[in-house]
Amino acid sequence: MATLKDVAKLAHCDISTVSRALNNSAPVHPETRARIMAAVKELGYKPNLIAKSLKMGRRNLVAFISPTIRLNIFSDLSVEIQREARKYGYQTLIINTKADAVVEAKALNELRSIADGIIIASTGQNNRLLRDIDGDGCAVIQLIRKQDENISSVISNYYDSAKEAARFLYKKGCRHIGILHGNENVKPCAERLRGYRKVARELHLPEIVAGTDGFDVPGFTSGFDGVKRLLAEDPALDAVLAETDLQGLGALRALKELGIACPGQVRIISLTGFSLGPMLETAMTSMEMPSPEMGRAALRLLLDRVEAKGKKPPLQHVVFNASLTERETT
Amino acid sequence: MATLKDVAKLAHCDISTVSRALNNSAPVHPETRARIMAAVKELGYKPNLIAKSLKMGRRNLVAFISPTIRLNIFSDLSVEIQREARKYGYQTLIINTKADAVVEAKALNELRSIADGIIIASTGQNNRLLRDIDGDGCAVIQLIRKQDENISSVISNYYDSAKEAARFLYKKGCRHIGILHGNENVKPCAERLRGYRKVARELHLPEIVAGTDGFDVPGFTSGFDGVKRLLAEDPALDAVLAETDLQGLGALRALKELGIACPGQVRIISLTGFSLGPMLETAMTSMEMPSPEMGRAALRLLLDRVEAKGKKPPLQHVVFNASLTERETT
DNA sequence: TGATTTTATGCAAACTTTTGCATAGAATTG
DNA sequence: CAATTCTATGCAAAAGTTTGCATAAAATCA
Repeated sequence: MATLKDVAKLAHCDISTVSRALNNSAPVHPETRARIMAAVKELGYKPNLIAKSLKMGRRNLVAFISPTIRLNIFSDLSVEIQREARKYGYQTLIINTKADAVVEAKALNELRSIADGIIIASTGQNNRLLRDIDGDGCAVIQLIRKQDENISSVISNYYDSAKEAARFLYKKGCRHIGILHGNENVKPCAERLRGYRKVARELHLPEIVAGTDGFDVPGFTSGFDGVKRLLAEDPALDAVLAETDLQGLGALRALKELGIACPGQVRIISLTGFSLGPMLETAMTSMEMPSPEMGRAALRLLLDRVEAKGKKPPLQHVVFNASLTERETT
Repeated sequence: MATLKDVAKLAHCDISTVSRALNNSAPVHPETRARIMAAVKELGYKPNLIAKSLKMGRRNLVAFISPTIRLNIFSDLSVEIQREARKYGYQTLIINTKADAVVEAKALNELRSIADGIIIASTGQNNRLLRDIDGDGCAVIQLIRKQDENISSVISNYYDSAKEAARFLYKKGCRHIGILHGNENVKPCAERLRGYRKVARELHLPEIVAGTDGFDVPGFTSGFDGVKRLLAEDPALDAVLAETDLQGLGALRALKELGIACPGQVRIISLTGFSLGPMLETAMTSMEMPSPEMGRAALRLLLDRVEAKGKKPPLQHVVFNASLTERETT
């Protein structure tokens, strides 16, 4: 790879002049500029972004850390974050931790010195490290999961969403509504369960809960197995709240195999809709959060912090409302 | 962020000694080492990987460029590549181009100076640039799509896969087999069409082809619309070859809405199976390529080249065989 | 014990940029 | 026309590492 030095030599001038010519950071004689450009072309010079980063203290790189990327809203979000980041001239490192706190910590420690900022849907088990990093030159924003109050976040109203979904099912006539519950340590899950319980108490409904621990991220299998446990607990089950479209799909398959009709006998709502839901054979009724806006919002918040080096902007917690989109599973 | 210098000062020694202590690159007195470690801990020193990269000329960063990441085999692949890369101490930049050659070119030009190597499922429109980069210190491996013979690749046997799938349908009794064809410039698509045509001629079947151009990557909509065009062309259609599970799903939905039974009236095979297929309500019969192995193979090939700086290993073209997994759509 | 090797450390260069300072000539001002 | 401003360029420092060379003390060898 050709360097500034090579270009300078070929163009008979100093490397500083070349740098200025290329960055337009100071006037440079048209003639010199022409010689420089010719040299650049001839040598195929491309600036070394690593060196630039080192000098500038800015790397034009952000990271998005999430537990998974496959068949999940995180995949939609990562696409959006990357697209938006690109607009502002940033590359995006998309990291999957498989919900493993150790992997997460390792990634964070590496990233803190190579990224300008990090957007994270965290396991909640590295809060201290996150605050540390956030206070130390590498901005951090929480997305989807607000696991720590001291770090800015962009989330949705999980508690209200769960309530809305449960009430919707009630209005449809369901009286035995079950919920597939994920990891208690993950805030959105906990909030949804809380919302569900609130409604159940208000409407005097039985609380039918199936934990789906042991799964990194609520997925197909957790829904497939979970719905069977719900049925075991209450054979009169007539509705299911799933964490995500994929978990809902798992439930759908299980019901089908058991010969239980959906929505005929059991209705399903996913509390986290993403691109998969509307495509399914039996399209999934979902609580849809505005994920593109949320991804963009998180990125903007992040860049605000990154680019306001020094005086860091105040903590911000942004909440987007999800809305129910009825499809075929209800 | 604390630097080597800070640590050195606190530990009363030279930065070179600190560097050696931390990297075990030369013997250092136990007492000194202890002082250094104490200082490191006290200051919370983390090495600046940017500076390290600059010095070492190695960045421990690879990139995977693909047209999409959402609901596609590329998502499975990226997960695998990232996992494997992490094992060897590399971060992975996952880039989506939306099948836009301009975005691709831009990404490539940025990446060439910040990544050690690039794995790409390319649009086929930047072959020259790819060869350029490959010859210039940043290794390139093609994955899934071998668009250029002069760059090493890891692919599957698309031609034979299509033939196998078509013959399978024939054995099932299908005589009006249609194919959803993608972009002619994308090698795997072209190969599959070739395979399909071969079989059609051999077995004296009508060739029913629906192009799905205008779609970045064959997706739900292309399948949804495409199957209608197939039906328009031959109302006796009794089987469909889809590019991917997602496209197959689109076809499935369209058929359902038209009141056409699958597999009863029309059977579907996806020629690119990924994690979605087996989860669908009507699980998709797919040609499954060993994507984890393929991802790993691509990464290994890449690192072979990266780490053998200087004498670059010979061109390699690896082909993995896909195998038919029958599920419910046939 | 004198010669040689090994251990432990420091100095300074190098990697590739950007940029503040300095300088010299050209252009502008009053 | 003298004083000032502007243009164009070079020098050298800086960013945070790693590493070859040099050196001195300690350990090993014969």
